[in-house]
Amino acid sequence: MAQADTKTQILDTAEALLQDRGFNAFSYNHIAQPLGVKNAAIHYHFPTKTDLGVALIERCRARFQQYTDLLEAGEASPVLKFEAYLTLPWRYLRDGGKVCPLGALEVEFNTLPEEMRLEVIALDQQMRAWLAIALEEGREQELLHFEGSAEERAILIAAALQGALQIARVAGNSAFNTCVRHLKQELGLAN
Amino acid sequence: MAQADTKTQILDTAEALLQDRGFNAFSYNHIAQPLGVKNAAIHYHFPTKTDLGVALIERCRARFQQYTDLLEAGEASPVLKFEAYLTLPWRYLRDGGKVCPLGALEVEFNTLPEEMRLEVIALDQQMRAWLAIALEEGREQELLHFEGSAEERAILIAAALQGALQIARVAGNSAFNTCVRHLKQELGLAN
DNA sequence: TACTTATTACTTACCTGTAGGTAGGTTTTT
DNA sequence: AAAAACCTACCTACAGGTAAGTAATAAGTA
Repeated sequence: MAQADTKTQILDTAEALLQDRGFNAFSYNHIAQPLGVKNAAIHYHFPTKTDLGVALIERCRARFQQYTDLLEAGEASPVLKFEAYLTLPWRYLRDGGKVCPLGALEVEFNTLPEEMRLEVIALDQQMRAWLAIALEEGREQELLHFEGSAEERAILIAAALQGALQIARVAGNSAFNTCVRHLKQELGLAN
Repeated sequence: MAQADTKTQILDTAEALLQDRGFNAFSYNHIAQPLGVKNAAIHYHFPTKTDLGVALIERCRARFQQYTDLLEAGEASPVLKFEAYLTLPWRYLRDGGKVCPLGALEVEFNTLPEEMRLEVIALDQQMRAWLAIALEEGREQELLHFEGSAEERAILIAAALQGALQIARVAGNSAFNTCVRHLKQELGLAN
């Protein structure tokens, strides 16, 4: 199954480029070269860049869904769920100072084709909605403590993490860790 | 002085484009057209796009400096300073869902020429450093309340605001306002 | 004062590179 | 033999950039 393999590799490479440079700053050749393939091969799998973008975001969504499904299936505690959420940006940072795909796409949002915009909106909703539920659960079980609605708290957390990843590029990784520590403290979590 | 005028207009347009679409997603023609001028005219004032980018960030820095100088000169209270800081992103949002220039540049950081990177780093430092001092002042005067160092709190606030502006694009302006409200509450400020 | 010389702020007309994309052929696998 | 997974060879558009010229204003000089 060289097909699925290449297709996956294309998506992997595109995703890494998105998180490294932004959507408008990479081309089909940027993907093709490291894969040792010609740019027409990328067009074979993804006729247009819009197709690529949509597929990329859809994969993010599916992966997040899988991730959360697993946590739900394992009856993870709200605290573990929250920490699992933190793990995502933490890994981005570790893997070469990458930025949240959502953040990158939001910055370039006004340059994206409609199909991609819809996917971006859906991804954002999906992630924040799940986080909000986990936070609310945590509060009900008195494991997490915060004022206001869980949805609002989820926005604050998502915004801070997204911003922190970006700032980490110019201020160093400690900026991100600082944010995480404070977010946890504010939820009443021991470090 | 038609010169200074055009030069300023170029920077204004470029800045708006940066905040709307990102640095890599606008060209000299995007600037030239609305100004009713040919793209070579832009090259006259800014030989390369790097020059433009550097000048743009330098102007942000100078403007921020002016802004804070004014606040210091007027012996603004720490609370007013903090609120003045919040005003910046608030205006971005109001002016057509713009995003923080710093955030946009950080996302594209790995595609920027060295000269621009240095400016981005300097702008980030400048803004966060000033905010941190204001926060510390506020705490000393018992007007603001928070745990940990002021620098850390400044990172959290900057990250949250930056992220919130971006999220507002897909989740609506209320997302930003929510963040602001929570950040204020966490500092012990009445709404 | 009149005329030249520079300087400023552009324009026209180009050039090179690369981006995204396509058509049609070739190899590989089923 | 047919479908899948490519490649070669191209095309168009536009990006950033340059060279040479021009109109208008300012400065210097006879």
